[in-house]
Amino acid sequence: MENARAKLRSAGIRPTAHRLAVAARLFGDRTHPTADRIWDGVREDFPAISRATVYNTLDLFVERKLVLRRALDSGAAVYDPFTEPHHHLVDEATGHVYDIPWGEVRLGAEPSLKDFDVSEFYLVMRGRRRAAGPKRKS
Amino acid sequence: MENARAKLRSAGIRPTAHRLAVAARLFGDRTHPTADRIWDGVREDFPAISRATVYNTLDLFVERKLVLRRALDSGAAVYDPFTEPHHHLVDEATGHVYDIPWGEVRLGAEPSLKDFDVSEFYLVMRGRRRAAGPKRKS
DNA sequence: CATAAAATTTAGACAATGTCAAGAAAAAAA
DNA sequence: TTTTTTTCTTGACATTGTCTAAATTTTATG
Repeated sequence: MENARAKLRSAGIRPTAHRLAVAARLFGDRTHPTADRIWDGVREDFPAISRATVYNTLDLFVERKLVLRRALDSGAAVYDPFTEPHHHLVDEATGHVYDIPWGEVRLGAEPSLKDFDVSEFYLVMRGRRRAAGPKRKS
Repeated sequence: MENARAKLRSAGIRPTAHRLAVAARLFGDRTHPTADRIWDGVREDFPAISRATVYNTLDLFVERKLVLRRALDSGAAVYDPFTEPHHHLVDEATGHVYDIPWGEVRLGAEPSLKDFDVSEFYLVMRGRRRAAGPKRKS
């Protein structure tokens, strides 16, 4: 993915080979991988890359908002290259995490609290796939 | 606390001394403690209680819906004895977790998804304590 | 270019969190 | 009581994440 290089640069990140390898693995991966899973993937191309480098790189990507990091009860945090605001649903049967587009849930209004300025919010849902009906692309 | 015993029994949990000790620590603690923090607390009364027992007991309490378990990006899962549906807000400055009563956020409707039966949902918000009084129209 | 400075990467130790299995102890049932 | 079931413990292990100091690479400077 050659525009990974452009993405990194426009985020002010120097596109080193390792960072590009992490980006290539993560951008476009909508399976909500954990950090160690990403590490496993990157090592197929860069067998010598260290765990710390992958963790550092992911932290950097999150800080620069190239990916989202979410903790969804599954033990390890997961990374999501889909950075538009969206919700998540955890399948109670399989543990699979689904992205739920923002528009698919009708929220009456943005949360407005008396004592806090809310900078970000999202729904975490738990549920089960409906028996019948059309299949959702995973 | 003597009604902890009743709570356990009505949940079908035999009220052993260890379980009562965990319950005494956790019920009424609205600070969102982690499992290890609860373990630390319980050991003040039962210095010999093992870590596994506390983890097992917490899992049991969660399964029987006596407490909620939430992962809020902070590394460790936290436990919340307030089991009515409610949201959470993480203070970006301090990491402190606040309970946000359900009624304090107006949601237009329950999330209704085409492909899933949603059994549970809640908001995770991130924000900062407001400096002065309320500024926004509700 | 040569050298210095800065940024990146590494290894590996360490910490924190969570899980598991096998046996001991306690409680309940027979 | 004896037997059976449940609970609890120990301690090892796995997973997840952080950190530091040194090595390497890249960039900046003379």
